This record gives sequence, C-alpha cells and structure tokens, in this order.
Amino acid sequence: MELPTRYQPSQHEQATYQAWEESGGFQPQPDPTGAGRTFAVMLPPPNVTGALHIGHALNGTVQDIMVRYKRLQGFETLWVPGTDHAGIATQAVVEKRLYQEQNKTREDLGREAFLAEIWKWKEEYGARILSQMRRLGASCDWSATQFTMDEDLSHAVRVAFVRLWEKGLVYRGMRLVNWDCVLQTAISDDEIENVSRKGKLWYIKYPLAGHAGEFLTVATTRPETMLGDTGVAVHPDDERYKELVGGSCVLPFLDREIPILADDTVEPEKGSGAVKITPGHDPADYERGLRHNLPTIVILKEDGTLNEEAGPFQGLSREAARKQILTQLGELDLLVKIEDIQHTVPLSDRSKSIVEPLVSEQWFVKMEELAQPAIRAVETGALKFKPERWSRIYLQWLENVHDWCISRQLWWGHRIPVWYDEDGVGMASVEDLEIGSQHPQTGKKIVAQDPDVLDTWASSWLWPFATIGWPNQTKQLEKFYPTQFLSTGPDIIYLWVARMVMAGYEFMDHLPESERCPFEVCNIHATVLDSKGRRMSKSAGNGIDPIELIDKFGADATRYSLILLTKEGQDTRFAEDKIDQGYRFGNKVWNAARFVLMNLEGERIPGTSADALRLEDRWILSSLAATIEETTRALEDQRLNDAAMGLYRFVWNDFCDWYLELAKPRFVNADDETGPVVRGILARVLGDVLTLLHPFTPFMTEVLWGALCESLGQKPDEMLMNSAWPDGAGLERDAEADQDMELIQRTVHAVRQVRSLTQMGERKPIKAVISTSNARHARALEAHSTAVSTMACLESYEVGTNLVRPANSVSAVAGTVQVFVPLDEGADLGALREVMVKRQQKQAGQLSGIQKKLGNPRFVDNADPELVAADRARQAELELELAMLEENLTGF
RNA sequence: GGGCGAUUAACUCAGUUGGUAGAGUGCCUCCCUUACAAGGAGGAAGUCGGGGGUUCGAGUCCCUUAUCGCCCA
Repeated sequence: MELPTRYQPSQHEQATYQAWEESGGFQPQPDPTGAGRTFAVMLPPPNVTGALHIGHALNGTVQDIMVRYKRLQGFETLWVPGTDHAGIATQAVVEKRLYQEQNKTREDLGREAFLAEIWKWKEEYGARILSQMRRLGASCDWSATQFTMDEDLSHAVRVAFVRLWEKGLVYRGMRLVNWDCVLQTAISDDEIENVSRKGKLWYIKYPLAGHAGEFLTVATTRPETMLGDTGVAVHPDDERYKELVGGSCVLPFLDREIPILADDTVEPEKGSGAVKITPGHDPADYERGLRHNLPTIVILKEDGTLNEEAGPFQGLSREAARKQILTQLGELDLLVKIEDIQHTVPLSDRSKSIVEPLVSEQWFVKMEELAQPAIRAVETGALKFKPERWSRIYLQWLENVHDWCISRQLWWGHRIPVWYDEDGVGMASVEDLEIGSQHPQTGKKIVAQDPDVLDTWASSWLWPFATIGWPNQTKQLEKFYPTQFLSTGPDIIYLWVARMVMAGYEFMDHLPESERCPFEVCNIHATVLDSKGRRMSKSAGNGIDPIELIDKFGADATRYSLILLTKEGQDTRFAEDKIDQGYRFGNKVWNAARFVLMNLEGERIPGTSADALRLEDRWILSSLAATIEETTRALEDQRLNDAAMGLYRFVWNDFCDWYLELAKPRFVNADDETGPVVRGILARVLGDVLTLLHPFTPFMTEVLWGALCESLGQKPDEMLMNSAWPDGAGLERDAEADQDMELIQRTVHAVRQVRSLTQMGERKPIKAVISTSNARHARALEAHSTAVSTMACLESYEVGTNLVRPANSVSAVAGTVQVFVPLDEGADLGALREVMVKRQQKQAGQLSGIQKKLGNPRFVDNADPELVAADRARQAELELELAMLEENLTGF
C-alpha cells in the first residue's frame, strides 16, 4: 500500500467514521469474556440550539477516549448522546426567526402553532451540534440518541413530577422569585450571575407621620422600588432611631403610612442605618416582611414596567421610573445625598438583563430531603469527583440548598402536568386529564391545565436513567444503570450534576441505596481559556471554533493537542498554534508507520525466539511492555494527559529515534539474518502502538491499522475500533536490556557531542576508542558494538576498561564512559571544552551534595538503606567521572 | 467576607507517596542521511513568586505574604 508522506485527515475522516458506524461498533457489543462487564457514559446533553465550542470538544474527547478504551478492553460499552430542549434559548431563537421572516410574534401564532414552528426548526437545525460531535470522532451510539422533549423523556418527566407531587415534594405558592423582565419568566437561583458594578446609594428622606418637618433618612440602591415599600426598619440597638420605632412615616408620592420597625438584620453602619422594606421586590425584605407581617405590594408588571400600584409612575419602565422619581425627590427636597458605591447586581444568564425579584405564583421542589442521599453519596465514596476538590463545591451547595423554582412562563418545554377544577384545586396526572371531565378528587369539572412549563433541568436531571428506559424497567436500564463515568464542566455542578444525583436516589428506588448513584466518577474537565487566560466567549469574540481546527488540522490533531495541553482539571490556555504538538506527532506516527509498512514484505508476526533477539529488540519490547502497563494504569485512573504524554515519549523517543534507526541497516544488509525478526517486531510494536493511540487519535490509527493488516497479508476482519486492547502477551520488562540500552545511548550521545561540537561532521566514518571504568559496561559495549557503531556512525571502535587516551584525539565523558575520537587537524575544541567544563561543574555540584548527605550520620542512620546504597554507588560513579573529566580537560 | 486554583526555562505547561528539576514551542550551531525538513544531531537557557518553619534533605509538607483568576455570600 502506497502512503503519501503526509497524513491528510480530510481524505480519511469521513469514510472512516462511516465505516465505524456501519460496523455497528458504536452500539453495545456483549463482553467477549463473558464476564458481563459494562461501561456506560452519558453525554451531557448540549443545548439543542448550540454549536460545538472548544469546551465541548475537550469534553467530547475525554469521553471518547474513555469509551474507546473500554470498548477495546471488551466492555459492553454504551455512550448515549442527545440534546436538551433548552426552553428559554430555543424559544428565543425561534421567536426571533419568526419575527424576522414573517414579522409575527408567538402570540400571533398562538401556543400550538408556535410549538409546531419550534419542532420544525428543531428537525431542521437541532442536530447540528451532534453532527459536530461526529466530526470530532465521538463514538456515541447514535441509535440511542435522545432529546428531552421526545415522547419517552416527556413521559419520564411527568412520572417524576407526579411522584414528587404524591410525596408532597413539589408545591405551588406565591413566593419571591427571580424574574427576567426581558424573557418574562421566572428563573432559578442557579441561572443568575452576580456581577460587581459601579452604582449609587441614594439617601432619601421619608417624612415622619405626625411630626411635620421631621424626617427619617433611608438609603437605597433601587429608589424606584420605594413605591412598593410597606415599612422602614432600623437596628433595635441603634440609639439614633430608638425613639422612632413603633411610629411610622409617610411614603412620598403615594402618601402611604408605613411603620418603623426594629429588625436585627439591619446593619447600622451601612448607609443611614435605616432601610426601606420592599417585600415584593427584595429577597431580604421579603423575609423581613414575613417576620413583621407586612403587606406585600408588587409594583412591576411582567415586562418590567410599573403597574397601577405605582400611582403617578404607572406605565413607566424601571429605568424611566428611577429617573423621574429621583428628579421629583430632588424637587421636593427629599434627596439628601448620593454616594458612589460598588455593589453586586444579579444578571440573568440567558438575557443578561438585571434580574428583578418579584413575588409571583410558582412551582417549587423541596430540596432538603432530596439532598441528603446526594450528600451521603460523596461522603461514603459512592460518588467520586475528579479532581477531588470539586466534591467540596458540590457538598457546599447541597448543604445550603434552597427550594428549586421549576416553573417557567414559557411555551416551549414540558407543560406542568397539573389540571385545575373550577375552584382552582389542582391535580397532577401522568395521563392528560380532559377538560370538562371530573376532577378525580373533588368531582368538580376540570377547567384548565397549568399554563406554565418546567425548567429544562427538571428533565435533564433524569438523563442517566430516563434515556435508557425509565420509568420502564428495560434491559438497557438494568444493564447500564448506574453508569461509570460522567464528564462535564465545573459550571453545571449545581445545575445538573447535583440534581442528577438527587434524582438517581429518589427515582431509582427499586435498587438498593448503594446502587442508586447515577455514576461512579464525575470528572470535571478543564476550562479552555484563550491565549491571555481569559474565558472564551461569543461576546468577546475570542473563541476558537473546534470545527475550524478539525478542518485545518484534522480531528486527531485537535484531540491529541487538547489532551496534551490539559492536565486533568487544570485550566489551560489555548490558541491555534498550540495544535502544533498534536499535529506534528500525528505526522510522526504516520511516517513511522509508513516506514514500517514499506519494509514489512508480507511479514507475519514471528514467535520471539529469545536468542535471535538483539539488545535493541529486547529493549523496545521491554519498553513497549512498560508503555502498555503505564498507559493502561493511567487510563484506569482517568489520567489522560499522562497516558498521552507517555505514548508520545515512547513513539517518538524510543521507537522512532532509536529502534527504527537501528532497524534500518538490518533490512538493507542482505547478509543480516535478523531481518525477519526485526520485521516481526516492527509489526508487533506498530500494531500495539496504533491500538494504544486509538482512543486518542482514532481516525489516523484506524487508517494505518487497515494498511498494516494489508501489509501483513491479513484480511482485516475487524476494524481497530472493535479490536482488542494490548495485553502485553509475550512481552516482559527486561531490566538488563533497559540498562544496557541506556549505556549505549549515553555512549552514542558522547560521540555525537564530540562530532557536533568540533564540527567534524555527523556521518564522517571514524574509528574510536571507548573506555570505561566499569567492566560490565565494557562487556556490554563490546557485545552490542553494532548498535553503537550504527548510531554513532563509527567504522569500528576499541573498547576496554581504563584505556589510555590515544594521541591526537579528543574525548567526551558521559558517566562511566569516555569516548576518544581522532582529532581533525586544526579543529576548534573551544565549544567541546566549554561543554565539558560545564558538565564538570554540574557533576561536582552533585557530588558535593551527595558527599554532604553521606557525611551526615543522621541521613545514613535514618534513611532507607537502599537509598543510602544508591547514593554510595552514585558517589563512586561521580568521582570516577570527575576524574576522567579532570584528566581530559588538562589534555585539551 | 468565605472557599478554591495558579505562580517552575523567553512562552505554554509537566513534576504520583519529600532525595537539589523535565517536555513542547522559541533561540543558537550543523545536516535535504532512501519514514518524516511538519524532520535529524548537538547546544544554550531555571536563586521552582517572597519570607519563615518542619526535616539529615523541601518545587514537593506546614505557616505567612504578594500578585492573578474562578466560585460562593
């Protein structure tokens, strides 16, 4: 098979992906060992309106690596993809489109027609992000794709709601909620971002009732809310105001008399020490209002304009009302002063508008009880976060959890399955209740279904089990729940992860508690930042489109670079040039494979008869054994970065730099009988390398695997993806080979150093003398002279212990070895001498450190004896090396 | 105000139970050697943010401090 000198991703990716899909390998295949091992992963469902960003790409890569690894190990593997319906976002997208294209609002269409419009949109555009996941190479079971609004999931949502209803864990009530005036819906606490902003603190005089000309000054950041004031509070111990408590003042503009109370939540040092109480529009005041039985007045309409309670300001927007009120307060001489302050303002995640606390009727889930098992999950170790520190964030939220506002004033979403009779008595039901039918409890006529829909998270918290069948006890559910691995970003630990765990314990109650946690490991992946360390965002325009990266450099390079750059859980700075490392590595692997394939000649993998093996053969097989072990261990531990780095090192530094170079002459020399052995080893190592790399760079390794099978004259009966993880059969660690190879590398390096630093030319054939103080090393250098000669380009060399430096030679020293190379006439030894002097200094420093250590009886007595012995040996080596350096430097 | 993370070579980052530091890029010198010039060989480059402590020994553990970032209230 002819391979071009460069890997061209675009020529292979699509076909390879299609072949994988057609192989059926994305779908669960029974564990061939019969042990019934399963590995299930749920893709965090992206927003159906979304596009793949670099965080998705990283997380998709992380999951795909784990899934492909487990699949290769023979686990029955299921990766469930899907999207969530993203109530607010999707509705907004379609509304905007509707307006642009047809100049119509959703009200113009009506609820049903508008929903049909959204479904139409979803069919057309909703698969975008999932198809982008395919570009990345994600091996999801597409036949299991889920959407939170689909029938099955919608059914699950209803069942869950009704169960909570029946247990009294869901309730409806007038509460102060976070209101998004732009989107005109309630949102939950977790959908708010508190940002620090410059603002003003206004000091306003409220006239005292019955004391003409006397005032109480309150301070506020939101003067327009004064129209909803129903009281004023001071601290009970505040001497300034003690006498006023019990009295009342008169609200300007509205002439409403409101009481002055004492409340110890008031901070006397802040502002004037007196605060207005607006229970309808402030969370703290809401609590104060409840404590003091104050009425609640709502002055805002759903769109953020002022209602009839605002008297003369009715109809104004929040902003306009503030302006006018301040102007008029000034005119009335009631504005005392204005202070510039820095304060936090709550913004809606979705609309970025200022969230308005508003009392309204909403649905809530009681969280405290649900949180308990989720807390225990982490405490007992049933759930493990990676990195572990995130468990504290998770626990902190659960331990202080508030009831969850689950109703949204939207049309797109799961409609709340509650029907009301004529008296407004509600009834939750899994099946639709017909309008006009009898209320099952009151017997009165059902008149309406609740108009609101549920928070999107109220469906996605069921994701780990509803996607595989729940509430039905399907085989999939039985087999794959609980799942093993969940990977997501830190931003949705509260919104999603914690809620899924709660839901798992609550709804999977047919299982013993120990089996209810929806996943064993929750991996929190890194945040990918831009090159300056800023968060990537659409608005800042500093994002990197992963699809562009894939187009330019291929999915493999994108994946591998992301993993190389990302130590688990540690944020990383990324820019397009960072993809270089993965890209170059891919090219290296491609060319190494190309070289191997060019030389295979239909070779089959031989039985490794030990005596036919040369040092480099034993060494590369030993190193391969170590690499398989380390890669496997790292992946078991989800240390993907370690695994990727280890493979990089093995492939590039061991296999390419040394083994392939040592192998070359063995094919070329017709009289070298070990050619077949080399070919067998090359095939073996390449095969294992491709498999080990496959989870990281699936496309290229798959292509090369096909070519390898072809070169070996084998029919590729299965794709690499469905093949088997290397088990290291026939391989073993060979410490002697490792040591000898290291010695040879050191020696070769010394020769190359002399060549390079004296400018004698890399490949000029020379005869050298190699001397060592160590008899074993001398024997090894003798025995493996072919390897040394090949790599150092030596015609021949003499080796022995403590040889005398030949006349007209230069030397380099490396550990126990010194090499003597014939000196060129007029060569400049300055550079070499400089390097040797530097080495001398470094080794002398090391030696003095070790001498100090060994001279210290407390070290010798206390430290591990093996350590002491190792240091003694090292000391002896360093002394010898320094002696050699000394001797040779004087001769320069 | 509380919590977490970061601070190591010019840049971006590793450094797994404490044993005096590594990678990729960049830089300098040389080389188009029939896998790869997106390559090869060699080289230079770090008082591990500051201070203190524990220890025979600290990039690594403890305390403290500075700067940057994230989260929570």
